[in-house]
Amino acid sequence: MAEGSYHHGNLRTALLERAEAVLAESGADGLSLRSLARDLGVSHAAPSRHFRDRRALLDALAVSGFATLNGAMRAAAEAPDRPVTARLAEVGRAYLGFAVRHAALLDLMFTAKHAEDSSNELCELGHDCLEIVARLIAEAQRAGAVRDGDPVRLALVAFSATHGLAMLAVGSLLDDTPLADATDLTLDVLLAGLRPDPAGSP
Amino acid sequence: MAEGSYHHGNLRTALLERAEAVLAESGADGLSLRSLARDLGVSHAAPSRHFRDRRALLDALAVSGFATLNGAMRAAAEAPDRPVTARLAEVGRAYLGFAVRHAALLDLMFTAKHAEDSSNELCELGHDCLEIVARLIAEAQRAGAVRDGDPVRLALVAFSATHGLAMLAVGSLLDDTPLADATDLTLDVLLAGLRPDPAGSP
DNA sequence: CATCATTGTAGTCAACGACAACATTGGGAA
DNA sequence: TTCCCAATGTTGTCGTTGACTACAATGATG
Repeated sequence: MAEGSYHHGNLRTALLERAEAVLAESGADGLSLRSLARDLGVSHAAPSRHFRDRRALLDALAVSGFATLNGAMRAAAEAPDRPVTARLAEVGRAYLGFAVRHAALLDLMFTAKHAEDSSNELCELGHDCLEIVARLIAEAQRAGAVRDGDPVRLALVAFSATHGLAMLAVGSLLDDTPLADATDLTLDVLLAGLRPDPAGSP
Repeated sequence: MAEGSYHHGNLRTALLERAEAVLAESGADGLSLRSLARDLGVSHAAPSRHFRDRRALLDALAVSGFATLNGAMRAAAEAPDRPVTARLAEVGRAYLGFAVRHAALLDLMFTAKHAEDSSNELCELGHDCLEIVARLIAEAQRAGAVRDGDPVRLALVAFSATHGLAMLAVGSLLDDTPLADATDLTLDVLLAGLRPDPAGSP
């Protein structure tokens, strides 16, 4: 692939990489296909060969974001030699770590305004994300660390708490409370709330 | 104000009303100043007399959204003749009710991409929102229904859980779980997690 | 009645997304 | 090998938008 070659050679990947950088520093609204093309030294219509429209590019970014996020969460969930509640907390920390590092991307991933095409794929990835938590909850139930109930719904609760905190942190609604403190407290309240009722449950 | 009068008479209000409707049915991205002007039968530059730019209009919408939301939450928080934990739950339900009825608006309110001008006002309104919860938490602490700790930080936790659930609901990540069920479970876990440790706390 | 700030209008510009027609390239079929 | 064609990139264009400027109508205030 010579210097001034007609074909870029790897435009799709290059677009995604550059797009992620722009997304991080200018948000989704500031991301234009034309400026992306300029940045990469290709013509303004070149991106359309790889992404049908703007949404398709954004959706592709979201998909790759889920790959990263789910990977990080899985790693935290499967950490060896740690009690299940500790791993549950670690998954939450992994989520929050991703959220603060990729704020705009997270927004893209969970704020549903996707094209119908990749909507299915994104939905599925979102469910994978939830399922990681659900599996861990189920394991914690077997270990007696979490109350009875549908693990999927309990995972939804755990996910909500974490996701909500992430959104607040990203939206700078925490001001004087350090994120680390808010994280600790949230996870503590959450795990306490999930614990089986010590009085027994007839 | 005659029919074909030069001055609209109430353009600012009309813009906000129409904008809220468009926002609800097309989202923030589908809201254009020019189409708004067309809808109201004024020239394309008329809106600029009332909103410096697009962001300013969106911010104004967010401000009015906070007025509604905070009002609903305050009403729930001050319901007479109800125990404090029940009112805490009602505030959560009020929040979720607002969220599902005004999904796009909530997004606008909490996803921080505001103009520097109204940023302060919006921040303050967000804090008011949190403070409603914090006050209630403090009251619940006095009643022995919530563990010790900074009420503001505990409110942050409660807010996170509710906000997160709202975001998931709006993003249709709940699929088969009815929102009402998810709400009940979330509030139950949350209130359980906030309860003082029954084993005593030396 | 004159003045003038407020509010709306008309015109313009650059940027963008989308689309269509055309050019270049390289790999596989004949 | 040669030819063809699908993939990929380019140029040109259209309609829409946000933002800006200069100008016009209005009505309240003095």
